[in-house]
Amino acid sequence: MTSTRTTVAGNGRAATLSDVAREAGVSLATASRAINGSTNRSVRADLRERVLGAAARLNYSPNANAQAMARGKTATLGLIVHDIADPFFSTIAAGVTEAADTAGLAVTLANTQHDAEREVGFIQTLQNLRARSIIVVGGRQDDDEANQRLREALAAYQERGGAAAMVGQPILGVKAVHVDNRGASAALARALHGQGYRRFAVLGGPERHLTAAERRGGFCAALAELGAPVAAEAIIPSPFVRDGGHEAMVELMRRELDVEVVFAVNDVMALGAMTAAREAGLVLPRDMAFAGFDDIFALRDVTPTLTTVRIDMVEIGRQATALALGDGEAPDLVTVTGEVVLRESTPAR
Amino acid sequence: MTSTRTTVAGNGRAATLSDVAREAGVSLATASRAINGSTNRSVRADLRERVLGAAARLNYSPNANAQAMARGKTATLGLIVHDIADPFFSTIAAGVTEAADTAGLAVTLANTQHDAEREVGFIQTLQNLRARSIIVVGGRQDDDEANQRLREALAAYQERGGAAAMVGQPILGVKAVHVDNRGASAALARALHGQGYRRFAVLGGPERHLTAAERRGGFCAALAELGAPVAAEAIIPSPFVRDGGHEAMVELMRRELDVEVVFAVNDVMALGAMTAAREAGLVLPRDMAFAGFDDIFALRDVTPTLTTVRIDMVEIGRQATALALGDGEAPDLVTVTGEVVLRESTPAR
DNA sequence: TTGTATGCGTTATCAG
DNA sequence: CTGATAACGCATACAA
Repeated sequence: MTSTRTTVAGNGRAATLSDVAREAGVSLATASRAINGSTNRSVRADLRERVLGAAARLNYSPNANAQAMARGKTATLGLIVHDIADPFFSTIAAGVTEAADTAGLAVTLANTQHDAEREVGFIQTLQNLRARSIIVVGGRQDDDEANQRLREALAAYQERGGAAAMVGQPILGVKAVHVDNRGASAALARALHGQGYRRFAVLGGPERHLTAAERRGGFCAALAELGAPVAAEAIIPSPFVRDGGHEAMVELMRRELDVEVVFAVNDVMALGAMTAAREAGLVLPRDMAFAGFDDIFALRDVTPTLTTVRIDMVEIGRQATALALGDGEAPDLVTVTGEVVLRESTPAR
Repeated sequence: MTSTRTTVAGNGRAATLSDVAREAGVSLATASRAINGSTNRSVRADLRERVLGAAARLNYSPNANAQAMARGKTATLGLIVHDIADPFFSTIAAGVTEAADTAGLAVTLANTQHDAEREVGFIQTLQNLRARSIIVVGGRQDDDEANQRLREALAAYQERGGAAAMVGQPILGVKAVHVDNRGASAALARALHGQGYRRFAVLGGPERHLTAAERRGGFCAALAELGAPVAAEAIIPSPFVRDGGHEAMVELMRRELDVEVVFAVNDVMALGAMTAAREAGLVLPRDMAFAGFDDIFALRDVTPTLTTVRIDMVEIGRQATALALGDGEAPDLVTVTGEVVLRESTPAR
């Protein structure tokens, strides 16, 4: 009376592999083999058909959790970003999802909202999920304690067989894709100097933000070498986001320094800064030149077009995924070089 | 000889709950209860301490897959978007991750790259993962076959206990958050008409894209009522993305119609169109006015500032999550109204 | 090639 | 309040 219904999936209860096997008149093992003919496809054609047919009829959906248990591994990739709404991160996420997809992995997204503490928490969650690998995206802070906690969390994760990679400074004991921020910023500085600029200001991001520091450092060092050092008071710290750029520009203008060109350590900050300048009545680029870093897609539609350092964020996402999956003998560190792109915002003078 | 090591997690092998129980000198059941004191916290304080201590010592990490098996449900939320690199989707994703996070759910992100076929595939994947709920974000196409396939996939998913919600047209048999595109576009049209505009063009997106159609329809209907109908040749179809807006604007200019203001059915298209206009030598907004839809964050930094219809995408993400989680007696349909925001791109004339 | 029997790590049921 | 023990759904070593 209870086991007569065999062809209907039933209300709520999903068909199991046993159901499929019974429906097909084969054993559980055969059904299992037929459905994912893993390495060795050792099931007779007609049986395979029967099983596949039964599975289709019952609308069978393999339980990934059960498979994870039996196989001892999952097909999940964890992706941790600071802010998925920020174009820098969402573009990298696009690269990661693309690569993960072709590798047959599901991406679990964790958004820390710029809270470093939550990174550790998410690593724990992904550890619980037994994610096959984890990619942590975003510049590190110069905060030994926070970094240490993160390092330990990742170490524990890797010790248990997980593979991790990051986009940012290679200081966490995991493989990393790192942008040559210093070199690219120095190149940008030289290019601007070559355009005739001599009086610079830098919207430098957070004091302890390593990516910001690298960009500031490379930029200022190059200018110092060229004999056009950036005055200390012309380096304005602020958050690494759009509003941070805006704030910093307001502060810079308040200081009434004699500046020709402003370098914001990332594009969204540069855009916020340009808006601040306009709000103050400046005409761009006539009254002030601007340069950013990243070359986010949105730059295609701003005016004047923004000079920046181009990095291929989609590709960075792909590379990070490759590292995290250990494709071949993946190197420990992939260094990405940026390309200086001079545009209307920094006309020759 | 093999079971003497008890205090070390071991190289690779993660500590299991049994390990914790043994280390704490209690039974598996007690350890389980102590560690997640579910509804009824019925374990003696001292035992609980012993267990928690053992867990910490062994660096125990509960296996979410095993829990999923035993509990019969997961803490996973599936999120399907067309393009995570598009600000519209990434902003909604921010809202979803935020809400999911406070609900204690992990978000599995699926990026279809605008391929409708893949939506069905991802639903299958999420079904396999036994995701507790699925949120599908993005306007539907007027394609009965595709919609039908999707509808069936979602129906099957829900029949097995999953909860689904979508952001877009409520045509899939699941709860939905739908923007009142027609109403908002009509309001925008009236506002522009009130500004003195009489000759309109519409960069209308794909012919069969429902969101595009609703925005086109609402806009044109309102203008027709006002006695300023949009000429058929002034409605240019194109993809629903930035480049689509650019292409459509090029085509519009090629037609040399007498147009005062261009309405692009979303902001990224409007931005692409403005760039195309500039490339053709137009000065904005003097030579041509523009309006978009969505009010993406990036608009804060474009010039002239763009008139648009503001919708709170982060909130839409939160709402969709609420629907998907069935918070309280969630309604079947949440209609979001947009707010017309007149900016510099459409000066009075 | 196919079938049987075990184990994966937890939760939950049912006795003590 | 605590402890055995039976599921949960699947993969696989082993036997036939």
